[in-house]
Amino acid sequence: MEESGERLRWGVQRRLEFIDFRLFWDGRFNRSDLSATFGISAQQASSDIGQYEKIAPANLRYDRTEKAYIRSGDFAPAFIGQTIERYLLQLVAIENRWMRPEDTWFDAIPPVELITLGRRPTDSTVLLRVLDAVRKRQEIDISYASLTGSVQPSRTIAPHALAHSAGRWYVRSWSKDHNDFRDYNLNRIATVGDHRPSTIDTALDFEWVHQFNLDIRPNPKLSPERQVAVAAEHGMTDGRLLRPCRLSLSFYLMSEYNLDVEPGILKPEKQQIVLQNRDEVTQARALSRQMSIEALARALEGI
Amino acid sequence: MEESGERLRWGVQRRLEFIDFRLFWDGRFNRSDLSATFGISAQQASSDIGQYEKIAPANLRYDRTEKAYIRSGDFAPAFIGQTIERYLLQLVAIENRWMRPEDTWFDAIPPVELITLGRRPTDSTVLLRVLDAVRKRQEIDISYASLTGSVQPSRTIAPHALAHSAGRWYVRSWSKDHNDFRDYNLNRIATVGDHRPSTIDTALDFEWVHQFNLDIRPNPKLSPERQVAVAAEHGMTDGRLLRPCRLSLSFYLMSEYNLDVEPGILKPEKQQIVLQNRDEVTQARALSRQMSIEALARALEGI
DNA sequence: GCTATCGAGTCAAGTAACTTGATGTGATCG
DNA sequence: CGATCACATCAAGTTACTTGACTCGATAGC
Repeated sequence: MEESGERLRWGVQRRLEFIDFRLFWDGRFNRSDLSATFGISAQQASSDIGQYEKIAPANLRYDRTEKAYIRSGDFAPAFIGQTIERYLLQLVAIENRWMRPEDTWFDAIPPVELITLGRRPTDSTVLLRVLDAVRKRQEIDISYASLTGSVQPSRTIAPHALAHSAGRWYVRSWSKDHNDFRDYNLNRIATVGDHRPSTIDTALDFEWVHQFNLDIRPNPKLSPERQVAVAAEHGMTDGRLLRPCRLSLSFYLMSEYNLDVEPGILKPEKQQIVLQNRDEVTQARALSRQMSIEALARALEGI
Repeated sequence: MEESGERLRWGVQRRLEFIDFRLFWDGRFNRSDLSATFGISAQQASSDIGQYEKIAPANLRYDRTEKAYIRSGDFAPAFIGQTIERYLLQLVAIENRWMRPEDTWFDAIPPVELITLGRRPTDSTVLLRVLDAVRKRQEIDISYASLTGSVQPSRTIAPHALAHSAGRWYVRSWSKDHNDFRDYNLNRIATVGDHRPSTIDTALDFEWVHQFNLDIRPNPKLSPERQVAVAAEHGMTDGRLLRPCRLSLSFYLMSEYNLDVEPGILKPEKQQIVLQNRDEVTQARALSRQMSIEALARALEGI
């Protein structure tokens, strides 16, 4: 089945994947679907279908009444992975208008509702310059809208990684003004100015480099049955989940799941999981941060 | 620039998009990049590059020392949209192993960290059958792991839409056992059994059909400057955001942003926005739900 | 019933698109 | 300094794809 896969041309490969995709998710497709989405003639579409049938004869049959190729009972995808997440992701992208439906292989788009507060889209040039700086180890001048609302006209940062949490994007960077490492919200970077080569060793960002195991458990205030269900949902073993996490990012994970709220304040339904070693995590984080700051100060003196 | 766009074949179009993509995001690309990702000969790649140059001559120049085509200063994408979200989405998909890097056009993948508690992947056949039922208006038998942990062996539902919130997927469905409409967590549906045509009118799902404006404002307990910043981040006008939302989904939106917590319990930093008309929303929701249940009961008697 | 239509299959001939093969050029490297 | 590498270009051969013409079976309209 895979032996001839290597020798197919890229375009043909994509079209056979399309057939696979439609059969898998919609259970049917047309010759005209094929010719419309790829802009090929009906004859070529026929020949593609023939080629697919040679590779996976048991996957489909033509229904004259339906005027379509129908997925057979013992269908097994020959080209696409059965990755449900990719399908759902594209659905989200289409709903958000991040992709056009014609960029995907969907036929009819199922009724989907996205529940989130959309944020302003980031300027693509900002991300572009940030990625450039990461790749080429540069420091860049940015204008940043800080949390307190004051728009600092010019700060200098040396970014070295991106992080994504709860729909927000962060840029992990060294800050020239403070001589330490911190997170910048990508949305709050208004503009990117000049760039220069950076001399900062990102290995000194201990808060980023060091991983720590978060000890996550079901909230003991939940009923025993609920606790078992929560444990199963998060794939816990022996009623707990050890999730390695960069120390600097533990804050966001804790924030997303309300792990940073004292137990007992929220209703257990709003705090289904708790962080068993919260104090250790915050201590380790503070320690790493302190060590990082001292190492940076020494490096500065050494120059 | 677009006039000849229609007449290009699908494969060529994709390759020119690839050139555009690499120039935009990486600022450079190789002839060998082109021939490697699409499995074409070097000669063909050269001719494609020539074609791109004919369409957008000002976008690139060849650097003999770098041995690569470099994005020129006044580059303007001619084929791809500048949609930053699609780029970030693919990044997430790759990090999550939902896509393979070779399915995308990334060169080097920038250092990215995802901060979330991954959940078990859903069985693709479950989603498949659910989507089928939505499309064909069927009711299906499912085995569902309820919140209390008890695995109900067989329930019958008639799904009519999907909803996505905070990384979770929900199936909005009529429940035969309760004769009302409710949400089912896609992850908790273990298996899908038989299906039959459904006679339920989904227009009776008032909790879904009815939209309500959520009146969202910055938490007044924040400092005035912070309030302004929060308002700007969420694109508020006059310090408030009216977000239309299906009543049945308001619960998830409130849950995600801690809008369902009494003001004063959480620190303002953990509750940056508040829901001004929380009581109206919950009342409207309860009312819709009641009306829906009564309408369904009448429909049942009418048969 | 009869005919129009629609989507598919096929044969044939022509035209891109893409291939292998050969040759030349400027820049880098040991 | 020749060796190598990435690109350009010319030529000839092979596929992939095209348009054009014809057939077939199921469905819808009169």
